Amino acid sequence: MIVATYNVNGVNGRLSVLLRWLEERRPHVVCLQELKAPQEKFPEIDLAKAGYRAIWHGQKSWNGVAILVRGAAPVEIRRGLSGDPDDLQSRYIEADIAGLTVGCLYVPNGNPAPGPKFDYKLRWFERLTKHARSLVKKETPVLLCGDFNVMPTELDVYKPERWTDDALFRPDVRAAYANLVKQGWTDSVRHLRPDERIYTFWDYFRNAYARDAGLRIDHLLLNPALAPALKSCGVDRHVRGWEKTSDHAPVWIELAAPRRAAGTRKR
DNA sequence: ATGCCGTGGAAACCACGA
Repeated sequence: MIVATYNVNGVNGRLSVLLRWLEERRPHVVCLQELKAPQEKFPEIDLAKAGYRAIWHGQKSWNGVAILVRGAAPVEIRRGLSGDPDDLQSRYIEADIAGLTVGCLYVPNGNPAPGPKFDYKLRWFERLTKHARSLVKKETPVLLCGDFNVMPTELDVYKPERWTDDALFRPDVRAAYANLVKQGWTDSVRHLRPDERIYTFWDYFRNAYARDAGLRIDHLLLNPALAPALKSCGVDRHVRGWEKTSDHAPVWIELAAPRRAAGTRKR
């Protein structure tokens, strides 16, 4: 099955692009970020017509995350991360999809750094890392994916020297990402393509897409129970070239059908 | 080097994104 993550940058403004891509790629599971829509304005009907059922955590104007499943309903496990009752931003939602746990996240941007926004990013990352610790050790498959707003290494930036002081690439934020991954997660795309320059985001201006001045900031992490199922991956970068498109491209992985121990039954 | 583009919401500009 195909599982994808896609920062849509406005789920209503990009609806035609999203529907076109869903029809083309036909992913089974899709994690969306930056809905930029309040809870009641999520395009539930249009997505249902396209064959997808969804859970989502909306927010007026900004943020917002959703999980779509083709032909089945995701079962919500949680929304939001514990550790800060004052945090009202919609950046995390988690679902059970027939035994697969999927966490969909949108890490704060953090710029300008240093500053309160960067502090919020690092604190949010700490809360994510704490929650991820309980997910990674599950004996059932877990996928943690979304817009991490971190380029993990120099291979993930078109011009690393330009980004050293940026909230997406500072040493402390890269360390936060590395610290999360070393819990035992597999960075799917980097695992399959260890030496390749791969980007998932290109700025709208400075002709960034045409120049291939991109960043790899959208990641799909697998826990040890799921990692052996990883078969292939890709970035649908052509979608970034469509009219009225997001500044991110969809990223997907192909997973082998879940294996079940003899004698066990689904549900 | 830089929000130069783009979105949503409110207000006829602003906050925000990476």
